[in-house]
Amino acid sequence: MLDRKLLRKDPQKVAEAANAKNEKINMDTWVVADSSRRTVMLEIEDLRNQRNTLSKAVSLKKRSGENADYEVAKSRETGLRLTTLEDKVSEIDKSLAEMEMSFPNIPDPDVPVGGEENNVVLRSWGEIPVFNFKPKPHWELMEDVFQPEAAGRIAGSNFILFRGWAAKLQRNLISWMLDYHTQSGMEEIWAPFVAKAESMTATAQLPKMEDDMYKIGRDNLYLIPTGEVPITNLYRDQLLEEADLPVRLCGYTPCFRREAGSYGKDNRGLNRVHQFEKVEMVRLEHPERSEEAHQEILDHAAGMLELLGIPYRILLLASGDLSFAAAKCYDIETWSAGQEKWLEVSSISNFRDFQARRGNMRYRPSGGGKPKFIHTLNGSGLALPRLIISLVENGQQEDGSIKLPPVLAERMGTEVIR
RNA sequence: GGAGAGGUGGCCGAGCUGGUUUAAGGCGUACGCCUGCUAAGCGUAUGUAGGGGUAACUCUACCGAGGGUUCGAAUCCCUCCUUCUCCGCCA
Repeated sequence: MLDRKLLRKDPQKVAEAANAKNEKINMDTWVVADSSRRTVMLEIEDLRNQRNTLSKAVSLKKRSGENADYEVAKSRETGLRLTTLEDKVSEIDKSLAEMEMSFPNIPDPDVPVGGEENNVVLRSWGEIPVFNFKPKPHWELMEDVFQPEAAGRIAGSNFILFRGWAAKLQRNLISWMLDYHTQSGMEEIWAPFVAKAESMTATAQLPKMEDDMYKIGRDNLYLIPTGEVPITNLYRDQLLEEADLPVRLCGYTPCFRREAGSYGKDNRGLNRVHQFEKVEMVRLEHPERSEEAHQEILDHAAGMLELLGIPYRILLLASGDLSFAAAKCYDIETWSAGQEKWLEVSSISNFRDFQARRGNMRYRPSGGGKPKFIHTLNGSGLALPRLIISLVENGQQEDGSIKLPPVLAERMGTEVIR
């Protein structure tokens, strides 16, 4: 949600920002509705004042046994007029709120304008592996342990099932990543894997992503599409002290995505599935420090890939590729040797105060004074299926065996998977 | 799933036989006083949002959410959400 003051002061800026994100919004309608709301509110407040005064008079007169019929009649009259105006305002409020919930966050000034093609590669790390044989895609390397047909029988197409070493590898990766985060001072969270509409609205999956989420209609719950939802909502409607900031959290969750309309596009194997596992990092930060924090989270996430020895590159997303709620976002992509392409394994975003406004997440300044909105950030650290793709495809050897990086060899009890 | 009890300002907590409560009191916090130092004590201030005024100040709304009754609702009624206790069911 954007600051109403900003909407009034610079509607043009909001409209341009939405345009840069390819979101269609009707700013003019908002401006008209907002101004008529204020006109009506003026009258309402005046009438309420009159009614309060009359009520007080009724109270005093009755107390002293006087007749208050005149005041009661007058007050009733005022009340009738009020009802009409209040109905009008609540109607306007409803449409204002609806519009405001659909206004996307404004990209930071340093975000390139344009679509995907304007994403900027900021830096890369590691050497793209060269093989003296033709490297295989992961679905061939993992034939015995990755069984989409089985998952399809159980849950439907585009769900995945791991068995044997793949299942163990995923479990160990999750565990290793969480240890990596907690060693740097993050608190580990185990949160619900479902969330209600208010939570989804606070982090801004709703209203826009409604069709991309699984919904349990009977209980009015959604399966979470990312750990960002429950972990950020841990602090919804909370007031923190300035000294509590930053709050640094991490946690494992599955992520459920309907991926409506994305069939047939890069969805072979583990590339794009309905349920995947992810370790998420969430940070609540002081507004003045969120830019710095964004870099820290990015470097921290990239550090994992260096320990795993996986080549990666970092993109600064252009406005058209930014999510609805983000002001700025870095993607980390790892190399997939078998498919010869880059895969997004992490998306690290700064939402500034956008989610905090929607979820009413504030802190009280240490010198006293009015509560202010915090800034929220999050980043994958990391998404499992694509990480496994890169590990397996990049580590493959001519005989089909897979060489593991030392940090995993230790946990898996072997240096090579055969 | 059944029965019962709650949800009040940063926190605790009174009010809940409708009208001097536009929410008492306490804690916490800030400033000041006092005090060899510290602690204690004393005084003052201190919810959020929106509107008006150069300013002192003032108006309006908010007591889980939404509806209703009433001249007037934290207070009465209805629906929903949520917490706790007991019972049932169950990993």
